[in-house]
Amino acid sequence: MSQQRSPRRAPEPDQRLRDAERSRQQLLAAALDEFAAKGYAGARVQDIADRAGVNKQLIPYYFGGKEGLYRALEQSWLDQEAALGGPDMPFETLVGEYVHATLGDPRLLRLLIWDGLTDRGEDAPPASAAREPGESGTPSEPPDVADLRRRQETGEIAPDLDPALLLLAMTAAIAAPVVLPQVARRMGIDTSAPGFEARYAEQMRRLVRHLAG
Amino acid sequence: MSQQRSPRRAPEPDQRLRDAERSRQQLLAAALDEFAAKGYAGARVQDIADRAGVNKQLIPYYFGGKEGLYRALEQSWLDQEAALGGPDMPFETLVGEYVHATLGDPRLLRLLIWDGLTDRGEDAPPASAAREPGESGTPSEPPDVADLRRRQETGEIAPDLDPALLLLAMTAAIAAPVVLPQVARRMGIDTSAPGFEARYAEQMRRLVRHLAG
DNA sequence: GACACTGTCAACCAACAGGATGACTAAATA
DNA sequence: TATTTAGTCATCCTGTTGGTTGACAGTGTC
Repeated sequence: MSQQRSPRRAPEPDQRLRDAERSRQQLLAAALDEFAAKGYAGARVQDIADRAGVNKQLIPYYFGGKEGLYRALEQSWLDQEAALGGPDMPFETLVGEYVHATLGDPRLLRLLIWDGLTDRGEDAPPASAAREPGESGTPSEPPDVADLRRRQETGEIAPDLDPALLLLAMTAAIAAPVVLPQVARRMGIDTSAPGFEARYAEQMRRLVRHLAG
Repeated sequence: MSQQRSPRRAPEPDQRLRDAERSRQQLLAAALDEFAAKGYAGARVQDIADRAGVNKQLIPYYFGGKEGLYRALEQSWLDQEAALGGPDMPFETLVGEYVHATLGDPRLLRLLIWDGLTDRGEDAPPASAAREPGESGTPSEPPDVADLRRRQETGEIAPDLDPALLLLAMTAAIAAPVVLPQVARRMGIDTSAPGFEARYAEQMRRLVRHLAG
């Protein structure tokens, strides 16, 4: 957690009264909490600043406003993503890992979902990137889909399933307890119970097991 | 589209300049659009009124304000739910139906998701309903879970899967293209393509087929 | 046709949001 | 230490939000 300190000078950053980087990080952390909890429209810069323990003016100062803060948050997240995902571990294990990562700290997932809900078709790839009629299909398939396709050839996944669609479905399935807590509750599931995370992970592993060739 | 009209009296409701019920319905319809599109916090009463073609004041007038409108919407939705779901059709077909219903008109689903995201643990069942230590488990299992459990006994679903958890996961999986359009896009999936709905339905059917005993 | 009632609306209002401004001061530098 | 720079904040400003008010007009009744 704490950064290496040169033995001579360099006062402990966490003790300084003023520290731009620290303030920035605190704002980012608070923003993650707030945006994940209430979404962009629902979040209040005042609340974010309060949570971070700084003046709300620092948000425009450092990030150029609420939206800038949100973008910075997305960025800092993209930077550190892709931490998970071993190509050599069995798919079943991988899925279990994702369940734990997701349910352990749902904030990033919630951010993702909110992003999905407010998604406006987004910018279509620039006209220059338009594909010619000849070259059909996948434009530089993302690594995770490719990995899944590989597993399919290995026989780890049934051949009648589309890797991309499966990945999409599995992602949502893993996210289910976070996205639909009220539905879960209606089904008599207590997503906040102590053992739930492990139980759901096990369930997902079993489900994946059924998808083998 | 147009409603049957009794030949004698009963002035065509759609022609009257003033019609409380019509205004109410138009507001509900517009509210469904707006809330589904932007969520509660993001929706604007002005936009809802504009879309409904009435003055925004009618929202407080008829529904007691923005929140009242939202609750009324939830209510009118609960009233007409449970339309789908034949206990006799194969699970696989049922899932396909849900995909079509969901992707055909994603508004209700989006409402549900937004509800899930803004869900605050909600009111725990009143203390009087607390279960004694003796009677463990499912408090009056909801019909859909029970149905799934029945299918499991029939051998339609593998016995190692928990019906409730499976239902939760499947619900989310079906919803995936609506909830995570940006993720789909990143995977090279075009959820707005003409054939997509059928393609995804087929995929979900195949997936379910793998879950049979 | 007169009248009361209900549906509708334009205009106004208070609360609150996010952002801008300028003062103050700790930290860095000479 | 003197001076500059950068970090922080209290205060104000403007736009927007949901809601209220009161006038007015369509509708049904006698």
